[in-house]
Amino acid sequence: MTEITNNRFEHLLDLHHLKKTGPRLKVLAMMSAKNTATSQPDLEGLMEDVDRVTLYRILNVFEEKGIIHKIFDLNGTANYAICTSNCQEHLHHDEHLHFNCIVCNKVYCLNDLSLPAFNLPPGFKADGFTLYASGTCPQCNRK
Amino acid sequence: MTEITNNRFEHLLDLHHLKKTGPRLKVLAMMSAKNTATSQPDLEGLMEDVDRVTLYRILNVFEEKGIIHKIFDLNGTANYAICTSNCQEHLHHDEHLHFNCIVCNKVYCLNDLSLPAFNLPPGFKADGFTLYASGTCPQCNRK
DNA sequence: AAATTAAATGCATCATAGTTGCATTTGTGA
DNA sequence: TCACAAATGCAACTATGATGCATTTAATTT
Repeated sequence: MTEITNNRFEHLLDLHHLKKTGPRLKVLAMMSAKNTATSQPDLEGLMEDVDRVTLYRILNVFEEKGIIHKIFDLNGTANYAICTSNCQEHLHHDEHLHFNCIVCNKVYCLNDLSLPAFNLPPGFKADGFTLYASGTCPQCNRK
Repeated sequence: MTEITNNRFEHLLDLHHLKKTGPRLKVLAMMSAKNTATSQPDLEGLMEDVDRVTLYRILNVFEEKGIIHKIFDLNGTANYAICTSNCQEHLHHDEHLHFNCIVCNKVYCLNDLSLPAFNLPPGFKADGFTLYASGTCPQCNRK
């Protein structure tokens, strides 16, 4: 099983002409193990053996290549999640809902919810949308 | 005219039981002079005579009191805009569209556009929404 | 299988954003 | 105008993020 997912990540790196290195595979493993986006501080804590700068650089190339996307939470902290589909280099399509829990601060990517249509004022040309919601998540509501 | 707007700001501070000080009135003047949100770095540059820490504290109380609201741009930089209406202490209603130009990086608050309705997955309880769009603004399109 | 090379990592260093504690100043109400 | 709370300024600190350069490592070639 670990082998299958590992192969999946290696394939992903191949696809984008990136070397299959330990730190990169580890980032992908960490992020895919969670059902929410991972904050930069969390990632940094999870990857103690990897240099801080290396982590930043990995996150940057992954974002450029369209492997992950970046979401800022209510505190302005960077969070990262693996793109589900149709993201290309320098062109992200994360037009779904990002839900930020005000209790546990987790960021959920609700990919199933596509955005409703709406019009922009004249003169504005948009090429990307994201809807943010804040409130309490299922886990925190239960208590 | 300057006197009228100055009175308006003083009234605003009175309303929220905040002392009418120079730095606070200056922040309000700076922000209201623009039709876009103002970034923290810009504000810092505009208020050279005011201490950096004081600026942070002013922005924080203003946000708590519902006088301004904070928007993060595509780079995760904090931007601030004066709330148009119905914002109360600790309860912001900035449920409008924030447009971030990818050329000039300006953040526009398009207050006239209210959000279309949509449903959340079961378990999620939302109390705030914001729609972000990125693209090119009227000014940058003209060129 | 060993050598080569470009890419990736690690380290030192720097810049900016934001916070906290404390002394000093200033606005406001008595 | 006096007194006091509130606000500002200053020093110091933490965290995030970027850059330059030396070293290591993955992939390619022989």
